Amino acid sequence: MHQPKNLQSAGLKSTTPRLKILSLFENSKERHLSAEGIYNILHSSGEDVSLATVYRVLTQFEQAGLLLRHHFESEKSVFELNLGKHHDHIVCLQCDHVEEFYDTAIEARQKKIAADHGFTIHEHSLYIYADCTKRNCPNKR
Amino acid sequence: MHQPKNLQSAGLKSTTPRLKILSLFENSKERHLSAEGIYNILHSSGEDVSLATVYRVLTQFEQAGLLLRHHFESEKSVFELNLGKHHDHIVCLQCDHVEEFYDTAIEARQKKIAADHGFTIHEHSLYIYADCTKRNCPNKR
DNA sequence: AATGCGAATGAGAATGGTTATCATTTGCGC
DNA sequence: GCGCAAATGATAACCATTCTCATTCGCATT
Ligand SMILES: [Mn+2]
Ligand SMILES: [Mn+2]
Ligand SMILES: [Zn+2]
Ligand SMILES: [Zn+2]
Repeated sequence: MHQPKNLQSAGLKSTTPRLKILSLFENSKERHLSAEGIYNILHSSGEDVSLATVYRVLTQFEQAGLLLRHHFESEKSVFELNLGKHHDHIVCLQCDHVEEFYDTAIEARQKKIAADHGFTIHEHSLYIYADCTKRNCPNKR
Repeated sequence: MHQPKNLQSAGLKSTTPRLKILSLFENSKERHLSAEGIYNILHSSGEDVSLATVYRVLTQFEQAGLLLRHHFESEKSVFELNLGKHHDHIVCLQCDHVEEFYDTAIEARQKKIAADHGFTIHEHSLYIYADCTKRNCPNKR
């Protein structure tokens, strides 16, 4: 089961703001971006898209299955391209570094726990908050 | 390692709003409560505490280790008494029913994953979103 | 029990992320 | 190129939460 690669196949007409935002996700080295982050990146490269449109497009892309939305500990939503491979996240509390992981044991335990409680899982969110080891991370001080 | 049972031992002078809110958590059948929920419960029993104070007290209690704060899928924070036993949550997407669980396998895998990535875990949040089986849950139709 | 003072509270303004409104512009089938 | 529904931009509104500041309260000391 694959995601549509273009806007039309997602039922969205291809407009300038949508194309800019989609290509930003496809080309940025940061996989995980907030609305404000996208807005700032676009403006600093001279591409003016209104903040309202950034929010609208992100929501549309999420509904179309192009993007996934995350709620990390910060109060702003963070988005990433939906490549169809589920994974969870380790988020550095000092810098904004995010690492992805997938653990079959955890996934299996979750299924079993929900079943044992008589629940039908829709989705889950697992965020590990930690200190990372990046050279330039402020937790290195 | 135990939590303080009273306000003084948490370094908080015992005021009327604080005592009301603490006893609400100790006596309510709902373990997981939002600021607005607390405000409403207090007001419907004639106990008037301003919403600003509810928010202030919740934050103070959290900092004192008396309460834990959660960010479920809804945009408002949810609090529960900190009884010192870590657990994760299954949240029904239809009603607000919450079940708690603790799984040693998941906890162990998380530690290992963080270590493998060179991170030092501070905390984690694992929320399973699902449909529950309560008789009166709207997902029953 | 009255006093005094710093901490706590209440009322409402302010904030920050996000959504809604509405006039104007744009994509795109004809 | 036309026409119109859909998309956008500017800005107001929203909503949970925090802040401001004048008033009140807890509590230690007379
Ligand atoms: Mn990711
Ligand atoms: Mn709980
Ligand atoms: Zn870091
Ligand atoms: Zn339910």
